[in-house]
Formats: sequence, structure tokens, C-alpha cells
Amino acid sequence: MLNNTLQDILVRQAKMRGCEVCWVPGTDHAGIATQARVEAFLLQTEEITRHDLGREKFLERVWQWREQYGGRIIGQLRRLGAACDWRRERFTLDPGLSDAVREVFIRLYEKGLIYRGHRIINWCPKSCTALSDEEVTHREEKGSLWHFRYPLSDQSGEVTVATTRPETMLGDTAVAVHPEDSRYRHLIGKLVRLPLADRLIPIVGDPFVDQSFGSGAVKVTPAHDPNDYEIGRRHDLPMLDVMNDDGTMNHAAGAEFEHMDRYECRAAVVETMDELGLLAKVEDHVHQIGYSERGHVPVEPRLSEQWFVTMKPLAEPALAAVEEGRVRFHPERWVKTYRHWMENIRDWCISRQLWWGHRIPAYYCQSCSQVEVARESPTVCGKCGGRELRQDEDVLDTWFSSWLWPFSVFGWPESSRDLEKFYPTDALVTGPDIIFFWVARMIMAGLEFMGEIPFRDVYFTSILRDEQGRKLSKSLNNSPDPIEVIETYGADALRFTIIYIAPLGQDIRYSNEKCEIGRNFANKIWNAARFRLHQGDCAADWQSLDSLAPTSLRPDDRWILDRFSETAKAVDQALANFRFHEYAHSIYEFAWNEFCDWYLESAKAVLQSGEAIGRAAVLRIFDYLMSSLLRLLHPIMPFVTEELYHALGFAAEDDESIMFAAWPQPLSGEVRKKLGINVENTRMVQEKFDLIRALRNLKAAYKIPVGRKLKVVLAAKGEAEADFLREDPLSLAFLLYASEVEFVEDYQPQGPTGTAVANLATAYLPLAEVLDLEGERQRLGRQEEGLAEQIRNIQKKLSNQKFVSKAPPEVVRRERERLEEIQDRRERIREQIKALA
RNA sequence: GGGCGCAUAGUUCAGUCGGCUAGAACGCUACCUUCACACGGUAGAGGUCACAGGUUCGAGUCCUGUUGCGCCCA
Repeated sequence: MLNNTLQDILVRQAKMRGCEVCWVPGTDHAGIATQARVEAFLLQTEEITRHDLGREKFLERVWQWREQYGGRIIGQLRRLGAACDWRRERFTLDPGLSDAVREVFIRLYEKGLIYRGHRIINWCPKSCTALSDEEVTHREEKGSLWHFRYPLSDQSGEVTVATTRPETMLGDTAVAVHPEDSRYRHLIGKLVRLPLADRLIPIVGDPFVDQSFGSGAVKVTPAHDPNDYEIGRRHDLPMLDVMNDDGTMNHAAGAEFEHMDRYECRAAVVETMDELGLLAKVEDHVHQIGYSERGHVPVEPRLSEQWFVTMKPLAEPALAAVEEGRVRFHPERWVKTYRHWMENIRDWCISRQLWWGHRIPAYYCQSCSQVEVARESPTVCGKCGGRELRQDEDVLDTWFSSWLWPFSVFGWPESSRDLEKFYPTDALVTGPDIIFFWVARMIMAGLEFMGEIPFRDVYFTSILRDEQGRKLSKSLNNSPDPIEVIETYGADALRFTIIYIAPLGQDIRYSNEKCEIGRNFANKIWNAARFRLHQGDCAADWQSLDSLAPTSLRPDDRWILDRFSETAKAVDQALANFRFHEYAHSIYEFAWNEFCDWYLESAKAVLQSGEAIGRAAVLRIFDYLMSSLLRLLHPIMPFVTEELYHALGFAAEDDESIMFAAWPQPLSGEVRKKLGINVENTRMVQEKFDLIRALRNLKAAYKIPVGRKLKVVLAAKGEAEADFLREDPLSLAFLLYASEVEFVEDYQPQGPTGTAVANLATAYLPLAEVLDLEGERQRLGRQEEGLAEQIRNIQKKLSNQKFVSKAPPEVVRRERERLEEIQDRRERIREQIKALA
């Protein structure tokens, strides 16, 4: 959901900026996972296996499954409001995409980059298929290290070997020691009698052996361990496979162990060895176990005939594209992960012993074992003329179709206008957990088959975790159902919340309750719009401020226009740099804390006054801002903004969508100048708000209900401040909740009076009945102490010669100004304290 | 073993180029059913920025090291 919301934000913003946008929705066929689910379903409901049905019938059932459940992800996308090109929906097993897969297989085969080989691969005994290295996840586990005694065949002694997988000893074809190990050197070339199997196997010397690990001698099982396989090749050892596809032991393991599960066999081997007195010792041992990502069982390294892609030639240009910045990663640090993988890349095992997927376009001649790789099923063997050819039973890794996505969805290998127009694409948004599976491979495929990068920018999303920080996963059952969340909180709330809480490149802790953030925000916007609706029809010239008379603007109007302009700027920058949470925070801050909390309240004063000219100007500005706010918000909250855009009368026609309304721009320098919008005004208004807050605080300190209207007396700091405050007495009185505001130059309190000292002015609140003199003295005393400490800090800085000479003049000046302001405020507080004495 | 990242309020997290009197949301306290909104308003409390050094006029921010946690790769 996070991923899709991010994409939708990019898409909707681009549309509003007038770009032609194409977002192809789609899904992959998830080979292992889907097949496994259907198999489990069949077993549960009909107690049959896929073999009972046969390949064709089984595939029919998977397609039925796909019809039924394949739409779920797309359905969620729609509920979320994603602005996809729905007519372009693609699926990796669509005919066109399957053509692309076949074409790519053949091209790579003809280029010599795809080969069939006998290698150690990762075998998943649950799904009964080979896996790529990437589909194995390592987990640290407590296990044991068993030390076994292997007797020398000449009965002159024994060799102790250590292993974490005792069951594999049944497939041992050698014992290896380091050639320079003085403990064992003399044994090289001798034979040991392998217990249980009763076979003679040689002791070989190989520098790979780590003398310090275990006993320094290792058992060698070339068919069940990648390192042993290498040793086996170097010493020309037999490769003895002792397991079946499902992880049980086979005939080669010996009659005693055949049919046992590998773990059952492990226990049996240990027990028997112990009985024979050949178990030297058992140590606790912590080691990494490779698990099948889908099957959730330990993988078995196993010698097997599989298809591979030679990756090095593909990786080199793909690495360069990222290193040279032709493809940019956000956040950039993922480049390091990418580089490390690319530099250590290994061949990709692409064949899967499944039925659900793209069948490998390789055909074997039944008479001469010739392999034909072809687009169409060949009828005649090219070598011997034999007419009986059988297609490879296996299918390809799902990622072997996904890596073609950026161009296969546009019809490649056929050329098309779409392909020309939309390739290369602009942005990919995805999770960092599939950087190798998908991102890296798409870059390789793009460069190899299109001769161009597939996308310019890659944004890696945060990884969602639950409140305990655990990754969301199906097995933990801690993934919230998006539809349920949308029904409870609304799609806009979910979208906004998830972006609001997702920091750049960090994981996020999600819980459904957090959606209250987005829900409350949507509610706030909704109510601001409701307020506006009570004020009558939409202003005539809401779209532009060009013809607005500068004299009709109050300082608060200029202030909010400046804040809006800055927000529009910040939003643009945030989105241009893929800083999505900054986008959400900027707009939230503007809408809630500036527009609703201050501007709307300030506008009320004018709107309630019933003064026609003032009302018209305020409504026009209000509508300008409200419509702009809705548009800025639209990419993240499409539903509520669309609704309100129409309700408020901003859409000229019923079928005109806000999605195509113009993206708001910051105010131009010209307009700012004409309307008197500048930093000085903005600063003054903000100081006015400080003054208002100080007065409200005073009321709160005396437990006077804010709503209770009292007379307020203001003594401005100077002439300019007084003029400024007098410019808009209406909203000033309103925001102060004052019955009357009296301006004075100097105020001699008559009777008990509360005092609020701010930069712009000192506010006096005559408190005939409530004032506690001592309490007021103490309150002001505490404030004075706070200011005094600030003054000490600044003075310390300013009296430091080095600071004054080395810090930028701008910074020094600011410190001096601040010092003056604070000193002035302290002075006025002191006077009050004196007056109260 | 190698790499990447994180450590800031009770909790979850922002903090860009070193200028900070360290912010937000949730939670907490007091007051308020005021005419857009209690999914709300007003005001407030709350911090040894993990630790130890260093660079600098100035460090949450940069450098080195330590501790703890997470992820990736072997």
C-alpha cells in the first residue's frame, strides 16, 4: 500500500502538471507460491496431488484459482484510488509477455549466456524445486557439531571429522585435510572405511580446509555441499546423491536409512554411530541455516542439472549505469548494496521444477539427446533427424519474466509506438528487499535488450513493520488487511498516514490506530470546507489574485499568502527529491497550524462583521487558498479533495476532475511585490500571534475562560509596531477575545492588572476582581529569569572575540538583534514587577 | 567474518548546508460543548540528543573509538 500510494502521488502530481502519464498496473504469476497454494488447496479439499491430475488439468485448476484470487491486488489498488491506466493491465503469463520471455531465453542461449549444467544448487524439499541464491534467506540457529571417528582401512588408526549435517556422511566420498597440517599430512593418500556405508574413501589434501575448525579434518560430500563439490572436482571424486527430491533419503543412503526424512536420518545416523563407539563428541554450535524463502524449510544444497544465466556480462553495464548516475537511487546509499552484489554476482539458476510458469523452450531429441532451443516446437532433430522431441518439463523462475517488465508490457519484442514513447520510463518505486531480484535484473535486461536504461529514478520505500518492529509477513499473520483499514478509516486516511509516518529510507512501525492521523486531518479539511460553504457561493475570481487591489489586503492576508507560497515551494522540492514525508508534513503544518488555526480565525472577524468589500476580498483569498490547498493535497488524498473541489464550486463542470486541475505555483516576485507580501510583514504577523498567545496565556494563568471577553490595553513597543497593530483592529480584537482594545503609549495600571510582555507590545488586562498580586509578581519573576538566562547566553557568545570575527556577519547580526529584543522585553517585565510592588 | 543502517520527550519519529531557545504526532495535565471541526479548541508539563574523545568561535548535526539494536551478504 505504501508503494502504491507513493506511485500514485507521483502520477497524480505529474498529471496536474500537464504531463502525459502512463502507469501500467499488473501482477506476476508468483510461480512457487501460487502453485503451492493450489496444491495445498487440492490436497485439503479433494485429497489429490497435482500428479493425480496431470499437468494440463492441474494448470486449468491454477488458472481457475488465478481468476478467483488474482484480482485481489488489483482490487486493492483500485480501492486505494490509484490512477493507473487500467486498460493496460498486464500479467506475466499473458501471451505477449510470454513471447518476450521466450525471445529473451533464445537470444541469451544463442549468445551463449544461457547454459544447462550440473551444479550444486539450492533445493527446496517442500516445493521440490531448485531455487536461486537470492531465494534463500539465512537464519542463525543453535545446532550441534558432531565429531565422528572414521577408521583407517589399514587399521592403523582413525581420523575424526566434524560435521553439522551427519546424514550427509552417507554420501561422503572422501576426507580432506590441509596439505600442510602436520597432524594429518602423513595420512594423505590413505583410505578410510566409511562407517555405516562400509565404503573405502580416500583422504585427500586440499588447501581449502580450515585447520582450526573442528578437528581440522572434514568429510567431503560433493553432491550435497558447494565447498565439498569444489573439492570433489579438484580431486576427481565420485558425486553421490543420497537424497530424494522431497528431502528423504534414497537408495544410495543404504537400506537402513532409505525413505527416512533427512532429520530423522540425522538422528538415526548419530545414534548408530554412537552405538558403534564412533561418536567422539558433540559440541553446541551456532551456525547459519539457509531457508527456502517460500517453503519456509531449510534448503538442501544439492547437485542437479539446471539452466543458468551467465550474469557477469550482463552485470557490468548495469553496474556502470548506476555508478555513472544514469540510473539514480533514492536514498543513494542503496548504490553500495547494489554495487556489492553486482561485483560478486554469480550465475542465476532459472529453471524451476514446477508446472505453473513459462515452460523452458528447450527440446530434447529422444534418439540422440541433442538439445534444440527454439521459438516454435521443432519437429525434427537438427542433428540426427529424429522425429521424437520432448520439451523440457521445467518452467522458468518468475523473475525471469518480471525482469522484462519495463518493455514487455509495451509489446516487446514487437516494436510499437507505446514502446517508443514510454521507454525508458521515469521512475520505479519498490521495496529494497527486491533490489537484487528485480531492480538489478531489470536494469540488466533493459540495457541488454533495449540498449537503454529502463528508468531514471528508483525510489526505495521504507519497509513496513508492526508495532513490535517485526516485518509484516503472512506467516506471522501481522499484515493488516488494506480493505479493512480503508473501510474503517478511509483510503485517504490510510494514504496520508502511511506517507506521514514513513521517514526517508527508514523502516516504519505501522499500526492501524495510526490511521487516526490521516482521518483526523481529512476531517479537519472537511470542516474547513464546511465553514466556507456557510459563507455563501464561491468567489468569482478565486483562480487568480492578479486583479486584487493591494489596499484590500490585511497583514494577515499577506502573511497567509506568503505561507502558502512557501508551502507550495517546499512541496515541489520535497516531491522533486522523493522526500514524500516532507511533502505530507509541509502540507499538514500549513493546512492545520496556519490556515485553520490562524487564518481561518482571523478571517472570521471580517466575515462576521458583515462589511461587504472586506468580505469579498477575504472570501476571494480564502477560495484562492482553499482551492490551492486542495490541489496540493490531491496527490495524497484524492477522494476528499475531489469531493470538496466540486462541493466548493471550483470545478466548472461536473465531470471535470481535480486530477487535471493546474498544479499550484508559488507566488511570483511580481505579485508579491504588488500585494506587499514580504518577509517583514510575515515576521510582524507572527510576532502579533506571539503577543496574542501571551495574552491568552495570561488569561489561562488566572483561570479566566478564554471565551470571556475583557478589555485589553496595548502599549506598542514603538511607532511602527503601533501602526502595524492598528492596521487590522477587527481581527486583533477577535483573536485576543477582547471586548475592546485600547492603544496607549504608556500605561499606568489602575488597580490590579495582568501583564503579558511580547516583542511587539505589552498587553495589559485589567483584572478588577481576580488578580492575585503576589501570584502575578511570581509569574513575571519566572519569565524574567528565563529571559535573563537567554541574555547571559547571547552575551557570552557576543563577548567572544572569536565568534564575532569568525562567524558569518549574518549570524552575528541576528544574535545582536535578538539580544536587543530580549533585553527590551525584560526591561518591560521589570517595570511591571516594580509597578506591582 | 564483511557491508549498510539506527540510537533525540512516556511512545513512535522529524531535525536538509554545523548557527537550536532541539520540533511533530500520539499520550499526559488544566480549562472550554465559543456559531467549521471533541476526529475539536486554548494553555501547559515533559529532553544528560546512547557513551568517550576530537575538529570548530560554535556540534543533535562533522571525524575517531566504544556500547546496544536492526538489516543485508558470506
